[in-house]
Amino acid sequence: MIANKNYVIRLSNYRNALKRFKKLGFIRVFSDNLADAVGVSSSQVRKDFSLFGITGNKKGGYQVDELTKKIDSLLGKDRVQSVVLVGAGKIGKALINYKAFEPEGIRIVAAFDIDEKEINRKTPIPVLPLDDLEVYIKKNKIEIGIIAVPENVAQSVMDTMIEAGIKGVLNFAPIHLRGNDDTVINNANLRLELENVIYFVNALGKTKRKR
Amino acid sequence: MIANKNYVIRLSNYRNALKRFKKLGFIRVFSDNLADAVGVSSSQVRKDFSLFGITGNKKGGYQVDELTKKIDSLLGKDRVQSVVLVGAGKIGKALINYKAFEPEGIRIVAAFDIDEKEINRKTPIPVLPLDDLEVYIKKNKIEIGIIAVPENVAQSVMDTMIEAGIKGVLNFAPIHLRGNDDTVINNANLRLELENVIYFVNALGKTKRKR
DNA sequence: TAGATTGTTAATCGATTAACAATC
DNA sequence: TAGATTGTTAATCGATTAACAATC
Repeated sequence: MIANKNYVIRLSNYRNALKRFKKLGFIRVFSDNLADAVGVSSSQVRKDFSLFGITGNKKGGYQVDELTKKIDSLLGKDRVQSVVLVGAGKIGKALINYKAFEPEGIRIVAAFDIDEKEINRKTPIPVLPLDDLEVYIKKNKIEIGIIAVPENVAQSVMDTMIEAGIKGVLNFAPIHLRGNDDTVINNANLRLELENVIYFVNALGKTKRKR
Repeated sequence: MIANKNYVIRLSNYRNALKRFKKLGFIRVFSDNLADAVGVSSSQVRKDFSLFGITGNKKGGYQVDELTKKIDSLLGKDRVQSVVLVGAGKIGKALINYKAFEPEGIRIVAAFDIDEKEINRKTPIPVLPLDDLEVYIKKNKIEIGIIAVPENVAQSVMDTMIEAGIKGVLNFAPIHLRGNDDTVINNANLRLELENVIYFVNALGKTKRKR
């Protein structure tokens, strides 16, 4: 399996670039075009494609439509991805209202919260009691979950999800979650992202002053 | 300058581990202890420290307090980091209420929004008109900014920030922002994070079925 | 002193880039 | 055909790991 996160990010970048080429009326693109658009080398583009089993035509490049379709399939864009969200707090609500998901085929089908006041079955994305989570996942065969609950309950939510058959989790809780070997865990630690910015600003500032 | 994001993440992990060792009453730790706690090799720990100019004592390991202090300083934890937030929508509000910032010395000092209805100078973190952004940054010498506005206005906010002297940006808008060479940009693309999970779940699922 | 741990150098591993034969 | 582009192999680059001399 392709193990590196960067491959997937590049794949997604190629996809965005392809959309733009399509809009400009391109029927086919060369590895050079994509490389320029995404900011990588053309070797990288061809290497990536070869890795994912994508082939083009020598001299003819890649058909935009065909290539788009192949990348869509790799990224699971050829079908709607149903996702459950646990935690209807501030981050949970932001995700429920996040507009970049739906047009990309990602659908949060239900949210869950332990707080009775948050429960609401009438909203487009219903907010259900946390106790219903396991049954819901099993019944609807959901594979992807988002954890947006406080640190101290994140692991127990994770355990429930795995028990119910979830295969991949995006975790917003600032804690290292334990899964099993079959579970993909991706941590979105907002504090860490900001700390990264802070570190590099400080480091850059220091080298500058030294010059 | 240390260019790799992973170094900073590991540094932050060492820091968390150190806090736990401290709680357990450790006065000093060995590279082996830290390696176990963080899940890297002890070579890596020592290599990282050597890179950041951190030295220990042969045989004696590292003093927990001293080491913590050094890492704190590298990560800018020895002082409060003031940050401005632009965009008081769903994500913006989630960040305003994000509890993991303040105890780590990250303070959102003001938020800005273009929508009059969102303006509120009385809240602990005031929400001010977008027009005041540039003056505010300059007056308070803010170096770090968070962009949580819609895609179509993100670049113009970025431009204003740079104009005003911002040195680092955490960007939540799903778009590639252009800065200049002195500006650190870190993109927190939530959709991309979720797409990563989806990709690996699909890829893992396929290899499994093949077995 | 004997044993253990650092700090650094060398070896390995993995990812990116360059080069070029195949070929359209 | 001549020229251009792919797909892949080899070379390079960078990051991680192993090994070990220095030394506490």
